[in-house]
Amino acid sequence: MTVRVRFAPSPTGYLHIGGARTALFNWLFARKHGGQFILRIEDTDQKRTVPGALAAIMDGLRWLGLDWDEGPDVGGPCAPYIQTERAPLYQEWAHWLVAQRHAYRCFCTPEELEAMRTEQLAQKQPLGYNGRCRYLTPEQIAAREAAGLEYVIRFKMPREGETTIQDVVRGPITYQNGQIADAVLLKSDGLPTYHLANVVDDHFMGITHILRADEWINTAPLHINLYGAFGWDVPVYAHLSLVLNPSGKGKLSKRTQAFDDEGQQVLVKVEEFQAAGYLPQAMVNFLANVGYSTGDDREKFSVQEAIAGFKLENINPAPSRLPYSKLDWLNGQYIQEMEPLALAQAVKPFLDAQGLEVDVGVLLLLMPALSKRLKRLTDAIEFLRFLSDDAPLQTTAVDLTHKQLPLEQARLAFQQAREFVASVEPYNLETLSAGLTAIGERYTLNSKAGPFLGAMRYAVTGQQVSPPLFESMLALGRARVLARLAQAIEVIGG
RNA sequence: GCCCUCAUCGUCUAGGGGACCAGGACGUAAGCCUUUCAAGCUUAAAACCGGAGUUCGAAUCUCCGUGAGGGCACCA
Repeated sequence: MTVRVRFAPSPTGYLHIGGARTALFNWLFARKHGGQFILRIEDTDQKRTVPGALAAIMDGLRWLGLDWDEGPDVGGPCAPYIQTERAPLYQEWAHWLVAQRHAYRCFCTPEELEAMRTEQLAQKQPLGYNGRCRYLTPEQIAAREAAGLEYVIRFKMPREGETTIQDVVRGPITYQNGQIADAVLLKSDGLPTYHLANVVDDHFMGITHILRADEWINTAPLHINLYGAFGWDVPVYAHLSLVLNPSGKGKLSKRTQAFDDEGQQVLVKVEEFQAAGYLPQAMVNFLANVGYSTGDDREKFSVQEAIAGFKLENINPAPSRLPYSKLDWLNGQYIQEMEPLALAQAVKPFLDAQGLEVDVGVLLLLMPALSKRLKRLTDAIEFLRFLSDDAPLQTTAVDLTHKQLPLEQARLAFQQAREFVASVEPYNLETLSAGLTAIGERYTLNSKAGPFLGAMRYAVTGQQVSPPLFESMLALGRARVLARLAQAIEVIGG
């Protein structure tokens, strides 16, 4: 039997990191077993559907490299993959259930349901539909229909017995049937609820395994009874533990913002991670380490390795928080591995967005030195500000001197450095390094180049922290370095 | 209120009766290296939620607590 799994988001917004993780696990499982990964859109709540959300979700999945074999854009043998386009199918099966007496029409109004709920709350009774319309006589039903009353179709949940779900992650879980209310299957607008649409689609789309978030686990017994009423096979369930807020309080939700211990707002949308300069391969690696373990000590692994070793049994049932600092580390590791050209190209859009336009050729000179300094691509912005001539350098005499390089010595050193830079041939890493180190050693009191090179850094970049000095000088070019040295000499009155 | 689930260093995790004075990783701290910042290397501190039980032996199995999370819509 071919493995068929699906990711079935509702298009209510961007792709959430928790959703991305669910999609990833499904995708890994499909790829591991040579099966199909299907993208299905559950848009049966038209009030909540957000225009553009579908595109945003697909963009997020594509960015992460999670390609789908069937879906709204690519089609497939079970098309359409958007639930509102499948409405007649659900209606047909809802009415079939009514005819089979596994479901019934419910004429209760929203006001009546609200009153019932308030009553249950007040009486501290279990919440849920009380089954008032379940035992309506045919005459009563006919009368209500004749009166033109709106109705929904509810499932006639067995009142006796129990239902056990076999969850791959958690083992068997048993529910008392009497505890499960009669759920709405078909809404009065003719569209199905999640329960009906999900079961019908999973059946007709041949879904073999349902990997979804733990928040759905309590709907499983209802769904199992639905499969039973239809006479269909039940897929294998695997409920993934939830991703919690960094505080550990509550699940990471797309409706509320999350904050870490320092009160910093934390990233939750996939597009935010992208904008913050994270690499998709780092994201995938990171997500595959949350609530999941390879079983050995590997922390960093490729997508191919993740697929090869993927096992449902390795899913951890306990909920977890996202270890954001580990993501930073992982991302830094992946950045270090990038080829200079690829890194330069990856960094450039972030620089451009800041109005810091630098040729890829120039960036290329800096990348080998920069790659091990970046946790996120956006970190390059601060490092490379010095490449802009827009703002004048704010260097002071204090910056350009040192206790080992007092003002007099600094003047001499900078004068000589300027002459050296003006005339050195060729102008490259080796010559700059040799020449300036020698100058530093000559003029500092302790005969070490360090203090002078630190002052040079200030003079040339105007930054206390920058990429290595000689690389920075190379990227800047001889003419601009000379201009900045002249400025520095002016500051110290040389 | 009712139902369901979960519980190992600060965090992500390994472990599934003896190989555990509990291993790895991130983070933290210290040292080395060093032109800044990093990276790298070395070292350190840091955990089995509590209580009973089963057993020769429990982080591991059972029960009871406690704590945390999820669900209980004509939302998904």
